[in-house]
Amino acid sequence: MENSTSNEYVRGTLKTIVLNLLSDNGRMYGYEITQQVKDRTAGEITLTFGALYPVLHKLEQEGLLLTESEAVDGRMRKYYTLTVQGAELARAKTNDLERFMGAIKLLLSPPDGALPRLAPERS
Amino acid sequence: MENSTSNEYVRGTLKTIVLNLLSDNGRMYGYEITQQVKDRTAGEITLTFGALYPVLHKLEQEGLLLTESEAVDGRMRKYYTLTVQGAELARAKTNDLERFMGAIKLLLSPPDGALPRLAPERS
DNA sequence: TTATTATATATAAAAAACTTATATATATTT
DNA sequence: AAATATATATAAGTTTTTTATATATAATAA
Repeated sequence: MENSTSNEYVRGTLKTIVLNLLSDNGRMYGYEITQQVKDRTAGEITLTFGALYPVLHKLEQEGLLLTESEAVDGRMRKYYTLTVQGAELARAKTNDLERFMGAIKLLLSPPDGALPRLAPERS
Repeated sequence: MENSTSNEYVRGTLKTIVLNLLSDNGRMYGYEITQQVKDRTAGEITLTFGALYPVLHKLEQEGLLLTESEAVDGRMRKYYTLTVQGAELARAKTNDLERFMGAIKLLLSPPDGALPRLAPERS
C-alpha cells in the first residue's frame, strides 16, 4: 500500500525536479530519476513515465540536456547530462522554487490567529 | 516593474491556495483573493483571473463553495464561502501541500555535499 | 518451466489546466 | 477627459498531464 499524496502538486515542479537532480548527480537515466525521487522523498513523490519522458525529450530538444545511449546488462539506458545552459537553468529554477515555497508559507500560515470559518445557513 | 517569478509554480497549487484563503477569511470575492495573495506574498505570487474564476466556478459546482452576489458601492461582488465539505478539503489539501513541500526540500538539498556537474565535451 | 515482477524507454489519445485576449461596467484619480 | 482601479466573465488556443498501450530483457518466484 502506498501513502503518498496525489501527485497533483508535481504539476509545475517536474521540470525543476529533473534539472535539480541532474545537477546533483551529473548523469542519470529516466528510470533512475523516478527511483531517486521516490527514494529520497520516502515515497511521497512519484513521477510517472508519461510525464517524465516528454519533459526529458523537450529539455533535450531545447539544448538543456545531452543524451548518451548505452546498453547495460543487456538493457538499454539513455543517460542525460546538463549542458551549460541546462545547469544555469537548474540554478535559476531551483532558486525560483525556493522563493515560491517561501511565499506559499506566508499564505498557509494564518495572518492573525484566525479560526477556520464556514458558510452560515445551509451546510 | 515587477520582480515576481513566473507563476509557473502556481500550477497545481491554485485550488489549495483558494481553499486555504477562504478558510482563513470566511468570506471573500475573487478580486479580493488576487489582492490578498499579492499582498501577503509581497508580490511574489500573482493569480490571473483567467485561472482563478474557472477554479472558483468549478469549486462551487462541486459543492465546496457557496456564493452570494452583492452590490457594493455600485459594483457587483460575488462572495464565496466554504461549505463543510469545502472546509474539510481545505484542511486536507493544505496538509498535503505542506507534506509535498517537505518532500521537495529533501530533493533540493543535495544528499551528500555534491557539487554541480556538467556534460563533459561539447558545451 | 512458467509466470510475475523489476528494469527500461516510448508514444498516442484524451482530459485537464492554464495563458492570453477580449468583453463589459462602474468608481476614482489625474 | 483620460487613465487607472475595481469587478466578473468567457472563449480560443496552447501546454501539460493522465491513462493506456507497446516493446523488450533480466531476475525472481511459484
